[in-house]
Amino acid sequence: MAVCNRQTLKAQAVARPASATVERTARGKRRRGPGSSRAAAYVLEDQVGFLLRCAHQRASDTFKRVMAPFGITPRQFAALAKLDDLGSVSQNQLGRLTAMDPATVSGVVARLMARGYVAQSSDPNDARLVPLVLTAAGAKAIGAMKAVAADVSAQTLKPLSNREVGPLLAALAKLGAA
Amino acid sequence: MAVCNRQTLKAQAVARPASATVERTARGKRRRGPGSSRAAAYVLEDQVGFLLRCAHQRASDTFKRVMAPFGITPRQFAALAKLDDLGSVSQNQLGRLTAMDPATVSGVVARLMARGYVAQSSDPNDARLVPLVLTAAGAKAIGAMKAVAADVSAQTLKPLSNREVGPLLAALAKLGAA
DNA sequence: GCAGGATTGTTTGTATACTAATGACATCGG
DNA sequence: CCGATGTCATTAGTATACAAACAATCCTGC
Repeated sequence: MAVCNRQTLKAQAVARPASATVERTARGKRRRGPGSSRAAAYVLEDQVGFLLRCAHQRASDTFKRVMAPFGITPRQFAALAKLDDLGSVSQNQLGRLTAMDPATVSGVVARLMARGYVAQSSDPNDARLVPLVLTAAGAKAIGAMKAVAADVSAQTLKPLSNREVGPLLAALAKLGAA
Repeated sequence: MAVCNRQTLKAQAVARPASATVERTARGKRRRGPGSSRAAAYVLEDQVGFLLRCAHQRASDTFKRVMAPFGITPRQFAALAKLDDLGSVSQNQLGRLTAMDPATVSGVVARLMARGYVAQSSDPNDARLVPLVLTAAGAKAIGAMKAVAADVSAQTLKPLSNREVGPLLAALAKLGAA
């Protein structure tokens, strides 16, 4: 289940005090290695991008764990949730709504169709569009999933205090909407 | 580049007022569609996981744009940066340091070797290990990259006020280290 | 109306991620 | 010294992501 934790690394490092080249990586006060004699040392684990990647990987992991009984992925879930909310949207639009590339949506939708959760129809006014709709099975499934989905967020935010959550979500929204 | 912005969606929705099935998705006050008559509506774009994914996608995008002259990816950069800091580490360890799965590191390292930035050696004390080191070209490259890397973070954090940055990074660190 | 431009969806190619299964090697307890 | 256990690295399979290139369609301006 995911990798992203420097805790593991730390334990590892301590467990191998013999490895000459291994140096600590506790965030903040860190020792200088072979090539880091430059000014204002660049510390990888203090960069937004790196932290975002780690946090995202953990969140995905939590999602997978909590939603295990449904065997669904975060994107597949997002697609189903949107279709449930809006009733019927084109593939392209679904992509914009769920922050997925057209090429990516293509694959996600294909897998959802293979599972019988989604079906395609057609738009009489625009032959390019391929409107998507939930099947009965899909509607039933997303209903059950939404009931548990809140737990995913709760679990993910577990390590934070209540007063940290609001600002975090607000900041993330700004970064993501840029 | 990248998709993740509901701004685009919004513009789209407004541009197609004729599409009967399209409903607004402005965050917060949103209308109820076909299947959302449940209590405490589940709003996809308010979930941490979704926001993290969007923010991460944007950050990756920014990285790619700013580091374009180097043609490097975030993970490849992380690997090089760590090797530059520590001198020599095994593949597995590099993975823990950069939050990557062993299988993933394998591919990343393979690509870095193909580019001549990294070379493998061997550990006389443990035949399982495959110590990695930067080549002269790799050392030179990562040096140049680190000089620009700070810009990536700056650009990524652009949409936030200074007082928002600290708390955000702290919160992300907690989520990622869980 | 028709050419030019924009949009939709697909496909291909590259780079992540993670699970699971494997093989080689280490280490430890006895 | 030997087997149980654990670690390192690779490989195969699945699911994202995104760029780029396309075919089929729409829509607009002239």
